Order: sequence, then C-alpha cells, then structure tokens
Amino acid sequence: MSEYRPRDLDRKWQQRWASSRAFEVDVDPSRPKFYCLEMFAYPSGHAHVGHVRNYIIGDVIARTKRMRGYNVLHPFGWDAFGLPAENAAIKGGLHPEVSTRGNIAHMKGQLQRLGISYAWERELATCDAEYYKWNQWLFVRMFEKGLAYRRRSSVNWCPSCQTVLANEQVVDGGCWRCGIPVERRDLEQWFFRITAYADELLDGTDALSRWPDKVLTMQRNWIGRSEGARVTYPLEHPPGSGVGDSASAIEVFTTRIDTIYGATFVLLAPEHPLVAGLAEQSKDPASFRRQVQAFRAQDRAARMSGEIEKQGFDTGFRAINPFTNQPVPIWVANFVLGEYGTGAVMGVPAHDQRDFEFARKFNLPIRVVITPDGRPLDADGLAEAAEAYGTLVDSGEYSGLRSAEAQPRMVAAARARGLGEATVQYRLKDWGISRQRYWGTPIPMIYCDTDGIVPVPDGQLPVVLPTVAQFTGRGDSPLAQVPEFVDVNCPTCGGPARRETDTMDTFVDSSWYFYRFADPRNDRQAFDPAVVRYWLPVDFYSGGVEHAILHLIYSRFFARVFRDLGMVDHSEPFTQLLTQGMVLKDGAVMSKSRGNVVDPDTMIQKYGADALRLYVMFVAPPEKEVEWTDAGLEGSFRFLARVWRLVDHWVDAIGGEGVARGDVYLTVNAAERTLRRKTHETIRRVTSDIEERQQLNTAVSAMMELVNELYAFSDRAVTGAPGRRAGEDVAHAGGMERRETICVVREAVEALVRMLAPFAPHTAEEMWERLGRSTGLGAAAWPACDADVARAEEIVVPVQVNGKVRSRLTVPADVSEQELERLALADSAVRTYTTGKAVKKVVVAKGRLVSLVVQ
RNA sequence: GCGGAAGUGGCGGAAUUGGCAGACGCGCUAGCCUCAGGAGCUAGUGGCCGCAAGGCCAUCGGGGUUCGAGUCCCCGCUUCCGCACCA
Repeated sequence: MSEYRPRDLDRKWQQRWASSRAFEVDVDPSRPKFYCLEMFAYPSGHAHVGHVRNYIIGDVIARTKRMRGYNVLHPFGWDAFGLPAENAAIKGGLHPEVSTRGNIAHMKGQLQRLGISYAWERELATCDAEYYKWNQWLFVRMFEKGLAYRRRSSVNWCPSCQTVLANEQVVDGGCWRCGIPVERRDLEQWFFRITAYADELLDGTDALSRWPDKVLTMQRNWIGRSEGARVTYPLEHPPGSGVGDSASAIEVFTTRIDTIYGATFVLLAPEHPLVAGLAEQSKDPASFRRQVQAFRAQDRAARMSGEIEKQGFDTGFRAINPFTNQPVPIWVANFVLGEYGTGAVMGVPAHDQRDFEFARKFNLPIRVVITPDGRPLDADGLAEAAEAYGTLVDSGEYSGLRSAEAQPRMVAAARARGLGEATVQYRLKDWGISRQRYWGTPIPMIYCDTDGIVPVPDGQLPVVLPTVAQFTGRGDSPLAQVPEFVDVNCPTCGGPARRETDTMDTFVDSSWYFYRFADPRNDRQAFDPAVVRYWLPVDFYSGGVEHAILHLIYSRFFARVFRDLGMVDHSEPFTQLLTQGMVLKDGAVMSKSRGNVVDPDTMIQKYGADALRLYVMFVAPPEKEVEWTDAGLEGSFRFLARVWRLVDHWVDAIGGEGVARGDVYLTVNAAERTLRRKTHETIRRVTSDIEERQQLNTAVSAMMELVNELYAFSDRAVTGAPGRRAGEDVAHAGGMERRETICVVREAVEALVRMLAPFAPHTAEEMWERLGRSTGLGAAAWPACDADVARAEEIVVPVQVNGKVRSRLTVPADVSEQELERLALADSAVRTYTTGKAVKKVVVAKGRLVSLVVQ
C-alpha cells in the first residue's frame, strides 16, 4: 500500500518533462496543429491563484489536444515593459531591468511548479532588444504606409503616471492603471491609424463565432459606427475681418437629417475651432472667453461625477439653417463634445432629449417636425423629446415622407447645394502610442532640421534603450536627459539631429507577440511568414475580460497590418476566445493591498500542484467568477488520493502491458457490463466537455462519477456479493478476479488515468507508470469512446399522468413508440390513475418519456 | 438612462435539443473500521405531511404558450458587468 505523496511526484515529473523537452515542438505539416495560448503575463513579481487559473485552463486544453494527436504550440512569455517597474525605480528601488528580470524568474518558477506544459524554449520578454527591435521595424513600416503619423492634439494625461494615455486606457475618466482622473493636454504625439480599419474591425466581429458575445458587443460599441450626414450652416453675417473669413460656416454632424426643419439653434463645443474667433468678434470678448474657459475646466471634474448640468450661453451670432433658410442662434454648450464628429451639432429640441432639456432651460423655440404615429404633437405640451422615427411634418417639400425615405433625399439635396454629404462617424479614434516614459520601446524616429522626420534605417535597428541611472519621475521623457541617446546624425543628410525620446505604449508590444512565438529566435525577420502560416491563427486564446477592448482590438488591428504587409494571410488572429472569470477571496478580487491573495506555492506545498489544478477547474465553469475556499481544495486532494488508492488496489491485477482479447467482452456479467458502459460514457462526456463545451468543471465531475462507480464495482468484486456491503475494505482484493473483471477494470482505470492527465498530470503520469505502461501519456494517448458500449441497452422511461411522474418503465433502449405506449398503459402504477377515466391524449417522446392526459 | 449576462438546496454548481430538477463536490448526520481520528469505507441529506407506502410543494415574483417549462414568450424585482450627454 503506497501513500499519495504529491510533492515527490511534482518534482519527479517536472524534471522529466524538462529533460525530455516534452513540450517543445516544430513545424510538422503531416500533423494537425493546435495553437493554445494564454495571455502572457506582466511580471509583477508573484502570481496568485487568480492569475494562475487562466494558465491551468489553457494547460488542460493544450494537454488534451496533445493527447488527441495534435501538434500543440503552447508558449509563454512576458509583457515586460511598463510603468510599475519604472515607478518602483523612481521610489528608489531597483533599476527596471533588474526588478523585471527578477520577477520573471520567480513567476516562471511558479508556473513550472504548477506543471504547466509550456514550450519554454520559446519564452520571450518584450524588454529584450531582440523582441522590441521588431516593434521598431514594424513602426517604420507603418510610418511608410501612413499608418503611423505624428500630430499635435489634445490628449489624455495621467498626472500620476506622468504620461499620455490612449482613449482605451481611460476608464471612468481615470487612468486604467492608477485610477487618477486624467487631464487634457495639447502635445505632439505619434498615432496609429486604427480608424483606417474601423469598418473592417467592426464587420470582422460577425465572423468571430467562437468569441463571447459580450466581448463582441463591447468591441462594436467601442468602434461606435454611426451613419449620418455632415451639414453646413453658413454664418448669417460672416465676420468681415480676421478669423471669421476662413470660418464662415459651421459644419454639424447629424444622424437625423430628417429632423432638420426642427433645428432651432446650433451648438458648439467649447473646444470648437470657431469659438476663439467668435469670442474675438463678440461684444464682450473677455466674458465670452471666461465662460468658455469655465466649460473646459469643468469637463475634467464632470467626467468623474457622471452627469453634469447642461449649461450654455448665446454667442450673439447666428447661422442659417440650410433647409429652412432661417437664421438660428449659435450657442456654446458644455455637453457638446469637441472630439466627436465636427464638434458642432444642430439643436432639434422636439426630437432630441438633450436639445429638449437645453431648449426648455434657455427658452429656445421648439418645433415639431416628426409625428411618430400620425397624430400631431404639440410643441408646448411635450414632456420629453419625441425621438422615434415617423412621418415628417412642417418640413417643406419633405412633409409627408417617412423618416427613412426623407433622409437620403435630404442628404442628396444638401449635397447638390454643396452644403452637406453622407458620412460615417466612428467613436473609435486613432491610437495614441507615445509615452513619456523610460521603460518601453524607443520610437525609432529622428528629427532633423533639414530633413524633418526621418525613420531610423532598418540596418540601425534596434534603437537600444540606454541604461539610465536616475529616475526622477519628472514629467518629461527620461530619455531626453541622456545626451548620448538624443544626439544623433541624421540618416539622410548626416547632420546633427535629435532622436525621438518618447517610448511606445506597451500595448504595441502585446499586439503581435503571438506571431513571434511561432518563430521566436528569428534575427532576420519579425517572423518567417511560412512558419506563421503553419501555426496561426491561435486556435484557443484565453485571458481576462479586462482586455475585451484594449489588447484584443489592437491585436486585430495589427493582424490586418501584417496582412497588408503580406506577412500573414489571415485577418483574425484568434479563432476562439475564452474570458476566464476572476478568483475572489472574501468576496473581493485578490490584491496585495487588500491582503487577500492566495499564493499558489503555499497550496502546492500542502496539497501538490495537481490538487490545486483540479480544484480550480472543478469549482465552476472557466468563464465564471469563483470564490476561493480551502475546503474545496481539500476535497480535490481527497479525490486524487481516492484515485490513487483505487489504482493501488488494482495494480497487481491489471498492471503490465496485457491487452484484452476482443472476445473477452462477450462474456461479461451484468456488473461488468455496467462498468464498461460507464467507462465509455465517461470518455464521451469528458471529451466533449473539454473540446466542445469547455465546461471543465463537468468534465471533472464525470470522472468523479466513474471513480465512484469503480469503488462500488470493486466492493462487489471483492465480496463476490451482488450488492455493496458496508465495512468491506477494497484494499484487500486479492488476485482471484475473473479474466473479464480484470479486463473491464483495466479498461476503466486506464481511461480514467488518461483523462485525468490534463488536469492532474503529475499524479496521472505516476499512476500510468505504476500500471507498468512503458510509453508515457504523450501523443495519441487519449482514450477512444466506443459508442456501442456507451449506449445503454436498457433505459428507464418515466411515465407522466397529467404532468406528474407516476411510474418508471425499464425497457430495451431501442423500444418502439408503439411498444412504449402499450407498456405505459398496461403499467399497474399508471392504471391506478387511469382506471375509470378517459385517456384523452398520449405523447411518446421516443426513448425519453411517456406523457398521458386523462380526464 | 442604454446595452449585455445572470438569479436553482446551508454553500460552489449540474440539468447538452422543451422531457425524471438538484449530477459532482463542499458542509452536515449516522453506521463501520480504528489506540485515536480533522484518515478511510458505507449510507443519508431541497421543504412540508406521513410509522411506512406514498403524497403535496419547490428553480427571483406574477402571468402565458405546451401533454410537459429551470429552459420559450410577456410584465415586474434583484445582482453583476460594460457604455454613459457620441448628436
């Protein structure tokens, strides 16, 4: 009798996998490939069980696919650039390079102690020059294609992180990382033209059938495509001098041109370019500017608190509604967004709730021009705006048309007069990637007074991040303080020039790392297209839902950039996406500051890696949030020990390479037949739970059922009695079993050990070895389900009378509907409910149920 | 406010196509084994009534469709998530 000692097994098998390079793979066109990937990790120092859950999910998939005969690529790496390491350095700690390398070493050890089957020879870190060189190379390609460009614009600035943030990185008005409210700053920045792919990124979501709807919805909303029109409102009296001349009209964006006859004012965002000019020409420029300034200052605070009160003021100027030809007042309003559309809107109070509130507050006229249900609306009696589509009224020649008919005609009319055109507007904006920080990829650009902006020639890449000794945390780029870095000769004219000193957003690093994994040591290219063609796209990708927009939309963008560079031949990089739920402790997300982290190493020390792996898979479906409990982990440990004892009990009888002769199954008894059925049914369930349904929790419970069945069977086999007998110790089976019993049990135990391998690989490998199998649990080791065996020959069919189950019939599985009906009506328990009553209806669901209606 | 997902025993969860609600595990109870048990084995464990056989009720609440609803439809409540003046 041997004891289950997981810690010894962990060590033994982890060493063996490493020395045999068990998980390293190469391109092999003769085998189907499977690329299994978990989002790589930011090396924060310590992984807690919440992080680790994701890697276990991926590992179960990877190990299963490997056993199913796939050539499985399962790599891991480090999203190693980023602010926390640099911030720690500012606080007087270690250089980011040193702390990052140390954190990587520790976290890698944690993953290895979990027995995650990574191809570690492909490990990469984005802070390696061999990696970020290709960030720079790609940046230059994008610059050449006009996909990377520089412009001055108002950007999000995090005062705490001392850097610019992309729109995607602003959450609830605050920095995604530290939560501090962001400010607006005008800065020269590099942008990636992701909007060039807006339509494609949106349409592409339809094809992502194996992504969660939630993520697709979030991406669609983020892209925010809306179709409408730009319409020009000429100024009533174009100012005769100065700024006004070139800006003698206001262009608005609207999705509801059908309501334009109801436009009774025009609203400008405080940031609108025309505002300064109007202020200049106004009666009281100082007061005008003061009010604009108040709105702009307000914006920041308002973002945090949510709703702000609508405010505005009349500029005193008027514009001409191009459809009514009537002048309407121009107001500046705090709720009009400068960044969206044209920064100006037409105010249609009768049919837009915001305009309605604004008009009521400032006593602006309300004109009804749409009747939703044909019944006239009274402008004075409106309680809220009538936003629904309907039939146009009081709209000149368009009166009487439906909204949908009117819109294209009105756009065409505006266009004919040069006062408008149909446009599509996106919420998505170009991705600002400049960061005024040190610990990132240097942007490979040079500024020359003669030649302007010049990319670093490919031959001079990588632009290596210089070692900086002092981190001050001041608001300019640390690289600007390194003269040896900044001062450079212009690649074109050779004269003195300056390097760009900003670094790239780290989301650039993570937008293509999954390609590099296919060919991680290539020093001539970012990757060999032929190798990528074999491995990509990623078949299974899992990670946190917090990347639903950020990383996943950027990666989809990069895939298209590589495609248009001719380097990949797909558009979507991730075929299937799983967003795993978080692990909570005491009802809250684990975090160092809360002090509620569960350390995987502590758990491994106590129960072994396999118990931890199994518990995390068993506790809930992968995408659900779970609450950590130590008791649950103990339960999984008990299960593994139970399996261990089972194997221990049978090992002498079933061990060795003996192969069952096919005909032995012809003489099995009833108990043996039941066990065989359970075995094959379990294979079917576990296989589909892992591969198709990704319900890893029910895969585990199916195996638990098989173990329970094996225990019950062992009891019978031991005692020779048909039923279970309390007190019998299954550990003393002796060697007296029938040949049939041995074959059936061997079949069951072997299948069990194999199916357990993805979840509890160390325990399974050890048991497999103890069973005397010379080949390990490698390729093609997955058990096969015999559908004929899995199918029950007898089934129990419930009989309902008026919707209540009154009897159960045990019948052959292939019983006909007629026979089932006959048996049901003849059943004595059923008859007590049917005698003296009329059977009005009989419904037979073949093989499932009989339902009688009596009266 | 808009959009999405969800609501099932004491707890985590299962029910795959509209067909026996509560698989599996945790916890709890009892028996066995044991020097001992925080080990193991066996049995029980949604509620109510009943000695029992059995019956009734039960999947957030209320309606509906159906022979049959946790599952489909309508109304409402609650929770979580995302978006949040996007014109």
